[in-house]
Amino acid sequence: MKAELSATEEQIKDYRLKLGDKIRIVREKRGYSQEQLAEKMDINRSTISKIENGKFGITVDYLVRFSIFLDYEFKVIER
Amino acid sequence: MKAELSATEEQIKDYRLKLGDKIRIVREKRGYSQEQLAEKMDINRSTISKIENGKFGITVDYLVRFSIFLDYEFKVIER
DNA sequence: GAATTTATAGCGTTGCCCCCGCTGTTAAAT
DNA sequence: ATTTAACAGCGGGGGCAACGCTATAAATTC
Repeated sequence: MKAELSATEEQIKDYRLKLGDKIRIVREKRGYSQEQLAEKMDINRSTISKIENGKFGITVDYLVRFSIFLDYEFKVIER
Repeated sequence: MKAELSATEEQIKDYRLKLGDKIRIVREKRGYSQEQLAEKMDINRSTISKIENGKFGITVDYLVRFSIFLDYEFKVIER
């Protein structure tokens, strides 16, 4: 069975997936593999994979980290 | 004793504080007390207080929630 | 088919966030 | 002055999800 999500929860889930895609796109544009970026950022490679695939909701601290190492300004929320 | 922070950790900490301030400013601009906003967002008031004061790093899911209820587009990181 | 890259799963640790309560400040009002 | 109330700061116990780590396998590219 699938639980109903409120409009807010839908937007949150939606943004999580969009953010993962955005991180992947920018990472590839910068020419990094997940492993290379992970090493630069000093985080675990599996974590990047999970984030890009929206497997869990990351903290803002982590998003700041991506912003620094990818040199990209993320927006919450883009309209 | 005070631990040394890397440049990245400094930026993260810095952004955490700036974000808290920004949330407070926008909240007040919208005319909400912490309690009123907490009720609208269905989260705990003390959580808002702690976030505004940078007591912990929030998840992106929560930042999305603030973005929705304050109708404001947060940037990570603003340069 | 070898090499590289990525997805995913399990388990352990950390810390976000909930919830409650107490304190301190400020303002109103008589 | 003291009450009353609105508002914010702060502390702590507890639950659960983020994230680290390791390993395996799938997908992609050569």
